[in-house]
Amino acid sequence: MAREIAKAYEPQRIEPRWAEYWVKEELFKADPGAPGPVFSIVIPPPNVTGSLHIGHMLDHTEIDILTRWHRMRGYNTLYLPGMDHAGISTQRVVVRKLAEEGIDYRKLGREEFERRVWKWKEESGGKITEQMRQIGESCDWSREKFTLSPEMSRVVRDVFVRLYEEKLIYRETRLVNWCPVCLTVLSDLEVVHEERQGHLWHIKYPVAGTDQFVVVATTRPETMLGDTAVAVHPEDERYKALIGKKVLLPLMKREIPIISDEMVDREFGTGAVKITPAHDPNDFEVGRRHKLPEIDVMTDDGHMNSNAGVYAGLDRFEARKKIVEDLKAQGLLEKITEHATAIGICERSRTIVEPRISTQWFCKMKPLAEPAIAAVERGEIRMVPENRREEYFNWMRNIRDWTLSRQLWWGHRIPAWYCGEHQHITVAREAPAKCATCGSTKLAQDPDVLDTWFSSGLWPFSTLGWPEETPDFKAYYPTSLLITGYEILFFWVARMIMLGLHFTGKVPFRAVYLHSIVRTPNGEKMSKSKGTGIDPIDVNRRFGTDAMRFTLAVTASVSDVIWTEDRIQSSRNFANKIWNAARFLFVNLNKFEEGGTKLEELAAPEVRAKAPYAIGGKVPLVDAWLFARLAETIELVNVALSDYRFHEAAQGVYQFFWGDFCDWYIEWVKPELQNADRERAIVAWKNLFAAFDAALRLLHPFMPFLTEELWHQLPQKAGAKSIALDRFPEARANWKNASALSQVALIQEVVTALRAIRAELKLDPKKKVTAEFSTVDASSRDLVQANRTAIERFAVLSELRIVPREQFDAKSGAVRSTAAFDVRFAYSETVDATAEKARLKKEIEGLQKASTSKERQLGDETFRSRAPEKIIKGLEATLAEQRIELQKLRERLAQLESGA
RNA sequence: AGGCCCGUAGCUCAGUUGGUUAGAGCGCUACCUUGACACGGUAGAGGUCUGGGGUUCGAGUCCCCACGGGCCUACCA
Repeated sequence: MAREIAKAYEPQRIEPRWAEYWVKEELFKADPGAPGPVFSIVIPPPNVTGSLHIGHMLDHTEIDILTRWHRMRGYNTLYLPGMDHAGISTQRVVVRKLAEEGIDYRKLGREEFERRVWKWKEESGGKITEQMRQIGESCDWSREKFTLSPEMSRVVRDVFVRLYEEKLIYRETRLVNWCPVCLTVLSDLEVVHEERQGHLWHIKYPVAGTDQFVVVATTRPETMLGDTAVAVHPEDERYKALIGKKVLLPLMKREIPIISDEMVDREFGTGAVKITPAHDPNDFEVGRRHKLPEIDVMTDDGHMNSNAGVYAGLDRFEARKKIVEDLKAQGLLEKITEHATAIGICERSRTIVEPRISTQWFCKMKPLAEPAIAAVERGEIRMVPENRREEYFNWMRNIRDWTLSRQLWWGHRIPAWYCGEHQHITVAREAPAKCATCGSTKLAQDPDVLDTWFSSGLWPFSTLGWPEETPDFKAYYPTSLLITGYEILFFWVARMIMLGLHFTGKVPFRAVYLHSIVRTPNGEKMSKSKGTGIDPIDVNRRFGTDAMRFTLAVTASVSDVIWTEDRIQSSRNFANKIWNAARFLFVNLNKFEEGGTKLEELAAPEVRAKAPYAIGGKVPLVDAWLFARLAETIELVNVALSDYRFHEAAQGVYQFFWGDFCDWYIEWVKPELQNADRERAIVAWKNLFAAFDAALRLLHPFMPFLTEELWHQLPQKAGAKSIALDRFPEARANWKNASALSQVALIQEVVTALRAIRAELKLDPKKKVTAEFSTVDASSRDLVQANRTAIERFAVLSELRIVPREQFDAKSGAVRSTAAFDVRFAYSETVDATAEKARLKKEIEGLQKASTSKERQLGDETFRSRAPEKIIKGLEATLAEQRIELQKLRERLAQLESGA
């Protein structure tokens, strides 16, 4: 069979085929009854409105690497995909879309609107899951979930009712964060604080019945229309006499009291503060303490309302301007100062959040937080990187109640009904027929929906069938791991821990790996609106999904990642390198097969399983070495991945495949593959294929497409469907071989030394010359002797003469020395003496410095008495080597300087 | 205001309990279109680890201070 392999790696030609195959064959369908240890992971559900961005790509790459790695190591593996209904975003998207069609969603009515959103969801939602299939994530698509599906909704209602019955959910009127654009209340987390340069307006409030003023300072003059008091500190001598008197609220001509409250900071501003209970959290508290009226002066969309007198109808910022002008005109504006303040912004609409009095549903968090803190403290959940624990603890210990309700139509409707007679509240899993308190049948359901994060908070168990003890729940809960970005530690991770512990009594996952953010080359956050984001699908198309995955793996780290295209080029090059290594194997195999050998004979699974093969009872050195390196790399990858050090694992595979397998191994065995002695050639082929196959499996979690494609070119067991279901290579005991490692290292040093001389001599790369090798170590000599032909080929020599030390002429020609050996080219044209002298001097200087510091250390009695034996021995050995090398280099330099 | 992180080669980053001349990728220099691969090969140049102080036989690694950059939490009008 002649195999056709394209000259260059073309991901576009192989990826779609396998992506489709993996989904169609349902290769990654989990079986809760399957044997083996369990590895389960649920996806951080992406927004149904979204499309895949680089953050998902990183997240999903890490998840998929670990999933594939576990699966290949025989774990009963589940990677559960799904989507989030994303209340605010989705509603915004559909509202905008309707507006474009000239439809006001409010006129449609709730039911029709919801119908439209579902329709939109079916048609255009879930682009991400399509993209996930495209990039070959090894999910179990049969278990895909959606946070707003009927089955998820049932769990949400159940949980809500339980928490209500436990008095952990309650309804209350208080000051909340209101977004005048989204027209809904927001939780504290949805308000982002941004430092902005603003002003402090100093306003004079006339004291009633006098010609005095009290000056108050405010950052938001428009709220003064709702002032119901002025507060001063009770101990403040400046204002003591005024306490209990009244001021005339400018512009409103309303008398309000001067009160005293400990909360006033005498140092700030003027020491007198206007109190607007309906528009400021602090003032709200003061207002409640002093039973002050709460006057709301704004509408829900950020305009001034009828309580705002002549300003009614103005937008809040226009009102501010107008008010300042009017105050100035009346001579009541004392001064304006610059003032930096952290302002609350709605993270969705980017508008300034308005504190507003409102009746909402809340969840009491303290009782939920305590066990969640303890679980992390006790290490029941491992948090990586560990320093995020502090952030978690800090937030959890100061946690505040969670505003659950949202004034939206898209989401889980709050399962609470109010009776028309007395406004009694009935909270139930299903719509009740009558009021639970008075039996009235005039019931109306709460129009609001729940915060999207409330349903996401149940995700690890709701998706597995809880509250039923389903086989999935029993097998896969607690999940093994959660991988997500640190930016949703509070939004999501903390809440899952709290709700998971509360409802299942178990942690929702045993570990959390919080990855970094991918930033632009300038170090900024990528932003769709600024156009600084990159589209991973587009990059995948250009470089290959495998290259993208590899790049993300190799750059993944605790700190944020800067995206540059250099990296992905290098990953693409790596893929191409592997592709071409495969090409070498198969193209050459075609020639070999002409002699009658079948691929089956060289590379059948059972043949590969027994590698490395020996010749005359001995495994050839280079094969022993390669398998030893393979074993080392496998161990490195296993250790690194179990600690989420993706970059280390990826780098290890890269180094092995490119540096060891391609650069040395393939080059070394090339002649053997063509060896006239067919038995020898067959052994070489068998070892080569076995190593290649193992290396493919090692690489598979990182580059699934490329490895799947090439794996299928090798003979596989009957019925074998995918490399993804094959075994991850194991570092077998008989592969480990320390002496092969050190022997090949020595040969590599010899070759490198010879090549370096060639380069200095600027020899024609094809010109074969004679070289000499000398050593005082008998085993090194034998080793070089035994591998002479390989060295000759690597260094393009006509002959490598092995000469006894005493016959080695270091006085002429070009010489390179290490402590262990010397090599020399008996070449008439000498090296550029000036350059060589400079090189020697530099080398001597470095060695000199290193050896002197060792001598000093070793001469120090304190060091000798305190340092571990191992360190001392190591230092002594290195020093001895350095002294020999130093001596050789000095001799050489002396010759050059004295000589010609 | 409190807390956290970072500052290592021209660029982007590794560097696991402190221990032997500090690593990678990209870029750079020289040579090479050699039958797997120019998305390549070979050989090289290039950091003393932001600065200062301390602990230690020994510090890129631990502690303190300063400078520079980033992030999170927080109701200072």
